[in-house]
Amino acid sequence: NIQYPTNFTSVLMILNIRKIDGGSGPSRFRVMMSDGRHTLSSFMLSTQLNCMAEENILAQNCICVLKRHVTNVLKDGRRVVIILEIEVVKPAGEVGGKLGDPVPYNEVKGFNRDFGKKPPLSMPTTPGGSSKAVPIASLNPYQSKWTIRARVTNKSGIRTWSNSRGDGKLFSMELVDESGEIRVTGFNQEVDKFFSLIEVGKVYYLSKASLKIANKQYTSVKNDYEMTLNGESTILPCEESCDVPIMQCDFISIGDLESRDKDAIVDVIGVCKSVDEVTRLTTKSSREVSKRSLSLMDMSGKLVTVTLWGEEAEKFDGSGQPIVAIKGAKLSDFGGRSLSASFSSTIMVNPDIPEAYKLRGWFDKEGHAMEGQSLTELRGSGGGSTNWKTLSDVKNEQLGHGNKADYFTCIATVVYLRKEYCLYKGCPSQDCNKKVIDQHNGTYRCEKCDKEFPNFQHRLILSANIADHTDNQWVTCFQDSAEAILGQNAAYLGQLQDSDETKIKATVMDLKPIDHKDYIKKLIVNIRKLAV
DNA sequence: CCCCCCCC
Repeated sequence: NIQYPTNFTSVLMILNIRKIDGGSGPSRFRVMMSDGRHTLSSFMLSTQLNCMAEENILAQNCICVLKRHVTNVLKDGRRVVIILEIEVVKPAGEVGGKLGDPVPYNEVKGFNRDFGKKPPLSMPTTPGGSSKAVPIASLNPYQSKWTIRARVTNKSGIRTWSNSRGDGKLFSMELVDESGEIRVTGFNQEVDKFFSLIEVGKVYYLSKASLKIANKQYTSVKNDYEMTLNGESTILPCEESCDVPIMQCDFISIGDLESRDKDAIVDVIGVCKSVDEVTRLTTKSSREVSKRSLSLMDMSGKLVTVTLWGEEAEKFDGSGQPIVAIKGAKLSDFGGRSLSASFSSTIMVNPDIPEAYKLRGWFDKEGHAMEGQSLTELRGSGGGSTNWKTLSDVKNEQLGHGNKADYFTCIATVVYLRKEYCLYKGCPSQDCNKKVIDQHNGTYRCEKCDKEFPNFQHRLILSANIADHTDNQWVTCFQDSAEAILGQNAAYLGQLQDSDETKIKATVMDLKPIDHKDYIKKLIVNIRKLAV
């Protein structure tokens, strides 16, 4: 069961394509191809390309260029060609029918004739020299003796976990070679054995790990399987400089983010049009974290806000409007559409890839003059993907009961404003806003900044009750939204509070049941006056 | 065997 990777391209016609049951795994598509002279029925679509068959892009009679594939040669000489990349050059509808009069290929004879003399393409010899490295795309759970040669594109830190099933530590990394990519996880002993050896960007020989079905929810790594290091596994650095690719990205246009689902993991590349300063903030779980937002634009003329976290936020340098590529960003619906780069993302500034040069050329020539249209509208009412709710929806759907905040938009009327305590003395330092403690000696202490100030700034926290036709809801309005509701700014209101103490008092002198007879008499007098 | 992805 040897695998021969090949890299030539062929123009082929699809004669038949059918779905076969994938058992517990995903469905597979088997394809019969013709080159005009011969037919071969043992092509398989890699599951990453299933959508091309499901959407009928690949269909009977269409003509394709087979761009990347891996050939598995079984012991009896039969071959299975796994299609890794294929492009339709003429759709099925534009082709009248089968071209030529192809006959079935004599596989074993053909194999010997075509491949017997020349060595299969360029996979390197393994460190021991006894065999060839295999492509990542050919790995599967049913073979255990193999070696790959791949570059590390991403490496996590060491993480520990503890749950009902036990506890331990782990790290993960992502590997790429010319055939594809895969995620690798090491637990406990394998952490001790391999973690310090692994450097991002370097190439290694890796042998004998376990393969299992990948959970695609948390990664953009394009592989149906992922790898777990085990006691048999070995990893050796590959010293000679070699042509293993830097990274495999499947960039999608920023404009296309509009049609993608929330939480999708995507690869994007764009010009960093603007970048914010780094800020520190405290999460709901009381962790301190650095955050930085930047705005990326591509040739779709659309912009999207990307948030970087932690060290990535701190070290990011956006000067000179660099090209920024992000592999594995998470799509959020905040402000319409925005992106978040987190633990599984790889951020590359001015990467040495064709897409980056193309974008640079476009931006310097024409893109810089475009204003662009942002998919992330921060003041976001009326945006296409706002989460509209009635107030009863908010309660019925238990929004806000989860670990994370929920965001929604509603139309409601303000029915009550608790104006009495809406002003507070806030910390005067930029972006702090914490309530200060009046020390009653002319200084104000901020516990968050751990500093004393000679001044404070008036800030608003306004409690309001709002209602729609379904329910009502107490809400808190901070500075900007409170100013909008009151139609006054906090500084002016503070000034009024400090200077204008005039208040008209109205006191009830007496309270009695209504004497209707007496009151009606008074009303009749009023009506007579009107009648004159 | 993990799967935390934070803020508005």
